[in-house]
Amino acid sequence: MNFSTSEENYMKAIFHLQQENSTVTTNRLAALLNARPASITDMMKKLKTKKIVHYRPYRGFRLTTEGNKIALGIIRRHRLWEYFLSEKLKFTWDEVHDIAEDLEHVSSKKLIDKLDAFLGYPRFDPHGDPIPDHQGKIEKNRQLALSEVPLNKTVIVCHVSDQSSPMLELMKHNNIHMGTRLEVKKKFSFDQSLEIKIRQQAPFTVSNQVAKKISVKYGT
Amino acid sequence: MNFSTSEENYMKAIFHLQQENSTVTTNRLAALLNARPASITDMMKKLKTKKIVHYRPYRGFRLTTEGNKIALGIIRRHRLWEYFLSEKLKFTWDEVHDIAEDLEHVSSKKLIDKLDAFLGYPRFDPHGDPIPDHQGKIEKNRQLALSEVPLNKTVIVCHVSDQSSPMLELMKHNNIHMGTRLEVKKKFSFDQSLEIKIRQQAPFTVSNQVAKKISVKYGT
DNA sequence: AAATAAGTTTAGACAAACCTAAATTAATTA
DNA sequence: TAATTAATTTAGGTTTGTCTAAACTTATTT
Repeated sequence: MNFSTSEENYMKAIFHLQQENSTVTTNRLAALLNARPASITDMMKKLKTKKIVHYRPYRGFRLTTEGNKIALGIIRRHRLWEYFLSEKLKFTWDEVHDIAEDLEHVSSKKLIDKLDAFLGYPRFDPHGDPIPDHQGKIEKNRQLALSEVPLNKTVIVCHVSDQSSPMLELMKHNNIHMGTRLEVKKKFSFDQSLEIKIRQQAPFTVSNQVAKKISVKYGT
Repeated sequence: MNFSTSEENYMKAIFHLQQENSTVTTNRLAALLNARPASITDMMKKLKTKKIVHYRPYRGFRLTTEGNKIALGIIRRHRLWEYFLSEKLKFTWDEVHDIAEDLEHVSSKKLIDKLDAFLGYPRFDPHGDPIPDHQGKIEKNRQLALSEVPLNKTVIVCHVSDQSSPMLELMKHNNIHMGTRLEVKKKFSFDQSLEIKIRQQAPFTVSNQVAKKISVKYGT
């Protein structure tokens, strides 16, 4: 079956909300999609008849097995394009999301598989999110928050949950981006701040609050 | 201003029809776009208020200067994506059109300019059609029909006007594609057929009819 | 267990982009 | 030039995806 851009955006949004909670509500989806609750209800009825979501009025909804598969396909497209934009076209990692948002709806399977091959089958996008393979399989990236990292272990920045400007500012200022390798040198117990060291740079400190928003994985 | 996918398709179609004739009619556009004449009229009214076309009922229409500029931008996107698909993703040149048809509507200027740079500022797409530059300027490709080529001059295949299956068949069979370098060795006056030689291949003949449909340009 | 608040759905409208069928205009021919 | 034909436009309808405002459920308080 073939889906409209709008339907695809709904599926993707439900998928993301489901990561946290198993059942998704009208209002939460409306907030995420910048739409009115009434519009959500309309679309849920439609997606229900298409067997994409389980839905009973007033009881929230979740993707069916089929819906999940389709959502993973959309996310695959999104993340491969993000990787392309960042790696090949040299966009900065904060610019890629919006453009990928459009490109992801071009739905030729062959295009995406060839793009995947051209990019060398990357497993993570520039934000550190895993890219589903052509069967929709996702590699779990054992991530942990920077705030949880043991001292003197080299870790790689692979996700930032807060994309607000102050956060981006702070990252840029300290030269942190996707793929940055760093170590936690000290943990100050009085205010829980961390001293961070990036190779060949002066150390600096970040608050625990900020460190919670930066995910890393082990690596050299 | 921002345009819908549909508006963009209309502009592009008018642009193409204008290449032959200066003024375009409802029926011709309807045929090209696979739409009903009534739909064309609706859209022309809309594009007129947006100052994209000159239009007086029953008198046909043509793009305004502004409309022309926009159309060139769309064609630029289309042809850059075609080039990308063929050159980087290794699609065959007959597969690229339909996919580019979708990609062309992703309208970030920055995306297209970066893509252009990534591709090395190509000047012709895989069908041999010129790619407008970032200002909309088109390089005129001094093309001529294969049937007009002087003997023993190396030329490069850069356009095929007939995309029917028999033609594609014939091209494939003789190993002719975009960019193929060849020479005309003999012209048989009794039936006007041509003997063609591609480097490191046995010579073969093609009829004058076929040779008229293959455009080439000079080059080594 | 009512009453209230919060969340959700229904009813009805609207714009975009199509369509069909009927009416109109322009072009052609007798 | 009047009649016929071909092309175009108008009128009105459909689908998709959105919206607002009102009605209805469910959850939470008192």
